[in-house]
Amino acid sequence: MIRVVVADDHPIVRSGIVGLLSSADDIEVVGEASDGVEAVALATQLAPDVVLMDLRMPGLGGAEATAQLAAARPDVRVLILTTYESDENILTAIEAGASGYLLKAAPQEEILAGLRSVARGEVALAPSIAALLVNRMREPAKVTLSDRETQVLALVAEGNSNRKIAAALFVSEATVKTHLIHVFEKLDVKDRTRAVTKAMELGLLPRSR
Amino acid sequence: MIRVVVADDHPIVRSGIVGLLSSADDIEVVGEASDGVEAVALATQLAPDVVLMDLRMPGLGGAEATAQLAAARPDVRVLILTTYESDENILTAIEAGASGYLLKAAPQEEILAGLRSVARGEVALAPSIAALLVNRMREPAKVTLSDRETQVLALVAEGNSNRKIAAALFVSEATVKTHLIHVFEKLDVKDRTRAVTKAMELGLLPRSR
DNA sequence: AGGTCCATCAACCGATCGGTTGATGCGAGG
DNA sequence: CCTCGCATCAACCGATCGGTTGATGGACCT
Repeated sequence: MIRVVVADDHPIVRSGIVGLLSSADDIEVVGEASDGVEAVALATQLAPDVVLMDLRMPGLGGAEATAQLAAARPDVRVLILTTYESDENILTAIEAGASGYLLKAAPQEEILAGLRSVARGEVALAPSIAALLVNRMREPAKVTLSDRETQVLALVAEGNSNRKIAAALFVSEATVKTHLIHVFEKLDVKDRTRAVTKAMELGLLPRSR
Repeated sequence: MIRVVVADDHPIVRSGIVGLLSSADDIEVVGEASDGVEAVALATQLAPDVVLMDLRMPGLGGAEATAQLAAARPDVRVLILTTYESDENILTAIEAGASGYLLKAAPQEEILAGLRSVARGEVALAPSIAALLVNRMREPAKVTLSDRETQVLALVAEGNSNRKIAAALFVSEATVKTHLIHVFEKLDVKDRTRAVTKAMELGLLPRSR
């Protein structure tokens, strides 16, 4: 019998999950949580075989909750179940200790199969997530900008000229230009506009709003 | 007895919804659809009182399906049920004829109450959605860019110079500059970079990825 | 010690941008 | 018919950008 805690902030979704698991002879739902904090507390107390965890929850999200569980209860496995393939969060969740990552869009049999794999100590990845992981492994080293470079670029994104940026940061225009040249090199771009859009794509600049 | 068709592309979510509705004495689920096309076909055939419609579905989305249903079956009411408050789609869905818009995060009693309101011919809006609508009514007229302006700006966002854009679009550089001047006026910005970021914020340019 | 990264700065110059002023023509709607 | 929005184009000019070449100094690591 696989003992499971279900964590999802949407009551209607949680009831769908619980309904599915309860219909399986070898699975018992021993607890339900509506956020990360509750999930960690419940799983620590009840020591289920698997926590079925939504990735996006208010307050403590699924990835952070997974990390906390890994520390408090390394014997409890976590299967992430989420709506979208958001590749920004996949590595985070897996690095945090999750044993699997499935999509809510998956057929119900596939979710049950994934859960059973994870309970057996295996890894369960939706095929599309596995493909994203493989692609990620092939990517070049992650680009980083210095704090000052990021600061200058953010002001560029707001439409400021080099002269205005220099005044705002109490440096010379030459300094601003030098930072920008460095940014262009790191991002492999040729102009400020593309530098801004690429930095946003890479998550190096916030996409305001 | 309120007869309902449920349309959601996630099997696990759909079973949660169906489970909730089936537990109510006055509600009968007469059909389930996993996309917009299926929802329209089922509702046209079965003529339920209400279609409970997910907003984001592959192929024909909830808003388009609602519009088609309004044309084919004006007697059938639509209650949109979705994950996020995405204000880009609210007006679209309501303009298309939806009688309500609720969040999946809502307590189950609230979803049932909303469904009953809609079945009675009333409007059911989650409080947060009502607030968004009120704010929307207060906003200044929406900025729009012509197709050509949008095209030029998208190429700017990719780091192309005016000269390159002119070559790509088979026009002169003067034409490109004129389009950009117009874009700057409409968006009330002073340079191309800010034009790009502001257009993205306003949803006039896609935020690639 | 040396090397790397980061922050700062200068001068010069060609390329590009943005503004200005003017123009034409087309299509849609009243 | 007129008006409006859109697309197209030119020339000129000042402002700004981006590249180049060089430099200093500090912090951190080996």
